[in-house]
Amino acid sequence: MNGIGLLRCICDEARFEILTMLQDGESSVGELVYKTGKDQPLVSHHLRTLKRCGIVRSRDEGKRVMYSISSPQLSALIADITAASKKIPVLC
Amino acid sequence: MNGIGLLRCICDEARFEILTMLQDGESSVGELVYKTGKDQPLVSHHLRTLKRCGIVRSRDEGKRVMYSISSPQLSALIADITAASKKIPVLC
DNA sequence: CCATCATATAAATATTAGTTTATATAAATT
DNA sequence: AATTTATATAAACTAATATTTATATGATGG
Repeated sequence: MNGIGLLRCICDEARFEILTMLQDGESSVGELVYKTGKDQPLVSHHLRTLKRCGIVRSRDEGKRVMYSISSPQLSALIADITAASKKIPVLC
Repeated sequence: MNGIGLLRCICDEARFEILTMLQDGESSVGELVYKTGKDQPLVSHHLRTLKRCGIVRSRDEGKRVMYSISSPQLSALIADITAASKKIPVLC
């Protein structure tokens, strides 16, 4: 809605990790579960949260569901944030 | 630390509001209390959180304490996020 | 059609984080 | 020195959010 909503959704550690992985291209839930090492229901839950916000979209492929970042602008924003936070020394 | 810390600190509604106000220049606690309409201890608490993360800095001026955003890069990041989230249609 | 694999959903629980309330400190003004 | 003004801190409370556990759905292959 007013900008913070987007941030709030991105700023969770698990979701940010998922989004970083999706920056490399679309991915199935199973792949994300494997890469993150987190429980499958938890990953699915976070994906649902991201989807509800319109940050990711999904596409059925057989029994798999492929997720990807829903717009290049969002992809750019995530990249920006990652880059910025590497440059800026933060204590938290 | 790894980027999310910064985000997590920024993404709170009250803190984002404070940061947006500090984008216009440094401000005393009282002024922020007045502008936000929030309780003084709450504003102080959020300022402490922001300071702990290195996002804002403070300067004593008599009995006032003036707060400001600690670096132009952070200021730019906040502006970027604000601008981006206005362009990107989000549902949350 | 039964078993299996992939994903989703829901309820229960745990954790984190924000807010309020009360009080303390510290500078300035009388 | 006492009072007022500005800010900070700490404890108690509340609310939001993440995680776990258990189970359901739905597609595919035998």
